[in-house]
Amino acid sequence: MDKGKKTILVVEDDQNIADLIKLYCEQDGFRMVHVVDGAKGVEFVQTVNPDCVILDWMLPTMNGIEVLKKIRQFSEVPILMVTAKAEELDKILGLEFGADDYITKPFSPKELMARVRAILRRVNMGKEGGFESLKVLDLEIDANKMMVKQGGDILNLSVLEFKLLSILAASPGQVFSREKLMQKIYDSAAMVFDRTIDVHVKNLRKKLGDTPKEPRYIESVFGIGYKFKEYEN
Amino acid sequence: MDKGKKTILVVEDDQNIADLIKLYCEQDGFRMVHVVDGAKGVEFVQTVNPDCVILDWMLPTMNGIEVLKKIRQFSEVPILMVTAKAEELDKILGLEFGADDYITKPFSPKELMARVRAILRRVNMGKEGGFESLKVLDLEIDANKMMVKQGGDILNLSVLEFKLLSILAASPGQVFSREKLMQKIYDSAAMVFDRTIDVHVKNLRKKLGDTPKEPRYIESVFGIGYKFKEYEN
DNA sequence: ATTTATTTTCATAAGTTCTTCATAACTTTT
DNA sequence: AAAAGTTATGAAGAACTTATGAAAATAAAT
Repeated sequence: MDKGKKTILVVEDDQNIADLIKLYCEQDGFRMVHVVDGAKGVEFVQTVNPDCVILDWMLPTMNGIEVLKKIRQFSEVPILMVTAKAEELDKILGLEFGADDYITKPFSPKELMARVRAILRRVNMGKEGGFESLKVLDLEIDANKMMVKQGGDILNLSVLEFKLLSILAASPGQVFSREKLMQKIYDSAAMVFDRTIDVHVKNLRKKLGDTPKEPRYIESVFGIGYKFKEYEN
Repeated sequence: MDKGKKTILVVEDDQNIADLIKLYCEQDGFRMVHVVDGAKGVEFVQTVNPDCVILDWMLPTMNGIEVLKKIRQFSEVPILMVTAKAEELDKILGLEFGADDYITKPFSPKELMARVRAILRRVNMGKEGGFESLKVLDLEIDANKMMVKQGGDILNLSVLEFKLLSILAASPGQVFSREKLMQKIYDSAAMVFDRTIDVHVKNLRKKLGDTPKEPRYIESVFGIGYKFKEYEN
């Protein structure tokens, strides 16, 4: 059923917007199913059982609230409402009727996907009251337990190494300068030698079984700093 | 004291977010008080004595950690931190400094309220029933009788040791900072020397027949605090 | 009031992590 | 290919954290 890929159902009458969303969904590794009207939307929630629904408020035949209500009669699938700018009130209504979040047009696709991921993360977490744990590649980073697992094996990291890894792994592909990393690791003004970061990266790599030449996790960016390796899906 | 409605104090500079939270709070039957900066936040904790504080990490004048620290000087009110996306580190810092939970932007209002309710429920439990009864490994912790059995044998623990063990054992794997433990052990924010916790842990370990080097129950987490050992499945 | 138990503080020992430094290896520029 | 600049790494001790015994302070019990 779930071949690893999450399915997003998009209920949207504007083909251009739908295409854009599709592009981004696939880029993020989601399967995207698109329907044009509310009735089809309700039907597809039952048939394809998506992990998340992106629902346009303005639909030709059935309006957003109606679709929302119908879906809520049989499903708790997380729903992200898309509303036009002026409809402040409707946002609120949508939320009262059980939408999980909303986004206003015009929206940036990046933000849309951020919200989708946020919703999926929440659902995935399940347990309430627990903190979220970051999962990247075969790493599980649990802030709550201050613990990192690599393919199920517990790694014994120091606090500083834990922070370093957390920062890098939270944003794969993004380059962090040593300065930036120090800012984030140390309380405001702790003047430390630049190269100290290198040593911590070295130690962290050792514990991860990583090597600078063929890194699986942490890449050196010559002249700048470090980044967590980003893999295309 | 409890006039039926719980009060939530929101420290948030973005008016839109505040309005949204207000809507949701009222929908859930909470009174919501909103302030825009940290100083006001600290002040209002004293004056309105809220049941829960939602605290934005990014504030114009005083940053989140500072506000957190200030509040913690005189109050144990549960605090939910709101952090921007990439700030994994700050979450961790927030935890060390006594935040009860955190949520990352962008968040859905639903999730936010779920967390608020979870926190309130947790706090409520703690106050009414004292600590809960539970069985972990070969330990039986009986909250009503204030008694701990280890493999059938009764251990003679002091009140403080009992509380300490209860807190840790209730959440295996979760790391508790010394600060956090003190908050939970002492009813009013009593000013006690940090290392006092260490001594109680030592005494507790002795009675449990536990050792820091090869712990069966209580593990030291260097640089942070302690946690109850978590065993897989 | 005296004893007993509990809690906190203190001092020191033991252990760990962090930073620095020196040198080797590597990358880019000239 | 050499020079200049950057990163990798092992080793040492500085800095910091935890463990622990014992004493002082506090609370409870007799």
